[in-house]
Amino acid sequence: DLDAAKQQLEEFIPHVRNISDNSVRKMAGRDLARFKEFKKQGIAVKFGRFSKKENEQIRKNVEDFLSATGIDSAEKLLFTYRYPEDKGTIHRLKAKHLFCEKLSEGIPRPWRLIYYRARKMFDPNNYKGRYTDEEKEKLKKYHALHGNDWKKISEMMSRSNLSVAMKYSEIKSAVNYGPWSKEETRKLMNAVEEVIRKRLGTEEEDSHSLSEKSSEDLLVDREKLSEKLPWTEIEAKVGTRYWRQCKQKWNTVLINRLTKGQQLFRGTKGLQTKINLIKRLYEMDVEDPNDLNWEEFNNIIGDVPKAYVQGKLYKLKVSVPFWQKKTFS
DNA sequence: CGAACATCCCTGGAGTGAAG
DNA sequence: CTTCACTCCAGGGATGTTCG
Repeated sequence: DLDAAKQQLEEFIPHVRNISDNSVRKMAGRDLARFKEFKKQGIAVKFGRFSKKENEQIRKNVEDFLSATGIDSAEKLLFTYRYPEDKGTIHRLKAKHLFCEKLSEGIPRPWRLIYYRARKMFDPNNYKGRYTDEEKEKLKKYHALHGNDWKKISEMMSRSNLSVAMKYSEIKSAVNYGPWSKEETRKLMNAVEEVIRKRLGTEEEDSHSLSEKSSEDLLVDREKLSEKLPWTEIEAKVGTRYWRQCKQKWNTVLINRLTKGQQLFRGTKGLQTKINLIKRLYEMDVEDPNDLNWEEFNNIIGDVPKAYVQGKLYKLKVSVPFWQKKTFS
């Protein structure tokens, strides 16, 4: 019946064949019935970032559950282990009032993702802004003491465990900051070329020495230049920078190459570009910024990387007064 | 004021372990 | 074995800051 489950799920989760048997079993038990119910109502299973509407729905579901059970805070509900004295009671209430079902009500996504999202939203240790230098030192010290026990460290730092784990991976080894040297940039470009070659399965690396690699014998689709690159591998090859720095630098290199001399965002041409962006946005008629389909912005500015369009659109967005208080539509 | 750089948050995949 | 609760990782995207 694992195969039967896969077959039924495939309709809702097209990539289900790539998911491990364990996860499929879980989804079959927990989500299949929900997905079918949504389908009856003509609602498709959703992926990608949660929209404002969905976040509101989660808030409502949590509030409803709290008032139904009398549990007095979302933190107690979602981080039960922080309240050892109430643990037994809360677990019983969760089971009795069908926590899983209620939490995911009205949201056409796999249960696990809704649960995970809710925990982030209601974790008082989350969304705490930038780390101070003292915090970074503390984090290093705690990691030296407790290793990868992120749960423990997160309690000690009053930051979410995801946040501390991520921050640590960023600061664990000393990296350079500030402008990239010519040498670093060259290393980065070599690294990217290497991984793309490897991916394409070209055996040329054996026959060509590094120095005689020329760019004209490698033609790849534009998307392959910036998407799904193995950044941790590239980080290792560059050696002096963190992978996110590498990703960003690569994007600026790519943008400069692809827009060379076009002055896309200056002068009257710049104004026209902005107008085009706004027009396209208007035509797309999306309710939520998280529902934007970046592919549809292709060729609005010119033949530029996705990251360029994303950056420009962001700048436009924040140039609207009080943009944070306004709805997208 | 835009480009470059820094650093935050999010997604979706996989995995674990306890309890029944 | 199933269900519930929790965790980690790799990569993508958003937002803040600095500088020429």
